[in-house]
Amino acid sequence: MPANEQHGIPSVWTRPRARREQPALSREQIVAEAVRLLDAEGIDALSMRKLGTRLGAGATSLYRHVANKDELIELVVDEVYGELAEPDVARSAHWRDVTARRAHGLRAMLLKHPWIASLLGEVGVAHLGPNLMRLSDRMIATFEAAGFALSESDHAVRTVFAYVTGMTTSEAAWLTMLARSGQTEQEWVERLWPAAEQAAQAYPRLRKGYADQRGKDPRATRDENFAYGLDLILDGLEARLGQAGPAAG
Amino acid sequence: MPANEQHGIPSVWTRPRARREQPALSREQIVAEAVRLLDAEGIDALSMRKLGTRLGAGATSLYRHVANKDELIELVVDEVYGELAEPDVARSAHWRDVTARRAHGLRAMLLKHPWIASLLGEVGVAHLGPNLMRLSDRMIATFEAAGFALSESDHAVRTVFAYVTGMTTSEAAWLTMLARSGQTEQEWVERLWPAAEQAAQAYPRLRKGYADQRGKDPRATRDENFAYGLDLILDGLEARLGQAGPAAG
DNA sequence: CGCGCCAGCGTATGGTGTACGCTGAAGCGA
DNA sequence: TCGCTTCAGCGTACACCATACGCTGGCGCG
Repeated sequence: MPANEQHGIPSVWTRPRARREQPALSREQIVAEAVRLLDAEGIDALSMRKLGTRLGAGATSLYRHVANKDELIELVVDEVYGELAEPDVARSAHWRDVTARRAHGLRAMLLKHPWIASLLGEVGVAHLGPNLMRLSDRMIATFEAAGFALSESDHAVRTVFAYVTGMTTSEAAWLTMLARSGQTEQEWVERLWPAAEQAAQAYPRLRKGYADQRGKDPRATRDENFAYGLDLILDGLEARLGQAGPAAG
Repeated sequence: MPANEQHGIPSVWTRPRARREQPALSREQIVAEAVRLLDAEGIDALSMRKLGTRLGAGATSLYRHVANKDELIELVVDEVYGELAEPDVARSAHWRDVTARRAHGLRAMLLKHPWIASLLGEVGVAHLGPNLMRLSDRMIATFEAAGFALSESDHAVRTVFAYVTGMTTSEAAWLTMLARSGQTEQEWVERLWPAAEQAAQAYPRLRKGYADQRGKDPRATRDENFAYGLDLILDGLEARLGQAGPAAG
């Protein structure tokens, strides 16, 4: 390979191949691609090498924009929190409706990205991520407007959050396992049936519970389940509101 | 190194070193040691090599007793569920007290083994693990005895479980980060203060919340927090009990 | 006594996160 | 316009990971 420049030959080969045409690499781009990768292939597929390749870059190039993998994960988690839309206030501005819609939205988001089940335990409350902070603020605002004290609003937000993430993490883990196995929810339940019945042998209550669920649509059961606990919490909050401050909205 | 046997020299060296004096390896032993390792060094330190070494065995020997690392994790999770003691019925047999004590016990266990925060998202409800099944059964029994229908008892158990795991996962993640940093909760809060205030700049409610918490003992705050949400849920349940079936003790 | 079984081992493979030092283009002051 | 600094991205290297596979040698049973 001669140094073509010295010969002055004007050709594609001599020109120093204009800088990467795609505007290089940016933190936003990396995070967005990571989310796509996670959605497509799940948590185990997220490696710096694979992510780099997808971005047309080497693995270690990513480290210019992200301190390490853990930091990338923090960013990814906050990124998906950013997807949450504000509830449509026109539909109803009652604190209870607004909170319920937010909870359902959060659940839907978590189930859309089931891999975060595995990440929430490492990141906790996604420390100080801007999107999560915005969401917290909005939720607190809703409670304060309804008449809760600030400190109680804070408690309320944490409770709702804990419930939604706890319930949904478990759902997401279940769905992830299903996805890995390539079976439908219904198929899996049928296949697991003998084992489950065996395992529950000593516990008639559990066995009956399984049996009652047998015919039903598993997805509907999960929805119903989630709604039950959420209602419970909202009922509890409503009761507190009645007994303390002057209720609003 | 000559093959001593050929010379018939009777010595410690010729004798084929009596089988491993420790009774070899068993699934129970492996799981127990894994829990110790996790408690001592955290989730990142759990590798088959390290675990094998601690047991005086090679890494791959473990695979005789455990299909793969994921299976080991399922076993480990169920193992710690097994630590939960039944609440002392003598103290009070009221369903609400019993449930509250179970919830606090579960939280204490999860905080004692903060690494499970990272595992719950992968295992979901620790499918069919015997210890978890026993616990579920007991909890359902408590609700049924109190007058809830079976299906509602099931919902109630799931709700309490989701709340406790959700809230505690977040606490555990926080504590794990603290442990990694080697600082106390108080120190960390102080050091993080400017960043937190900065991040909350646009959200006066959050800023005020932080400020209100500033002087308090963080641990006490977490306890209080947990208790609030739990009470909320129990209130909700109590209300349902009143409006439906005939309430029992 | 002899044989089959099987727990545990050694080795090997293909992955991982990330430290380090190089290259070459871009931007900027003279 | 030149020349220097800065810095994005790369290639290589290291230590470690889970785990497949085939061997070995001791134990228990016939």
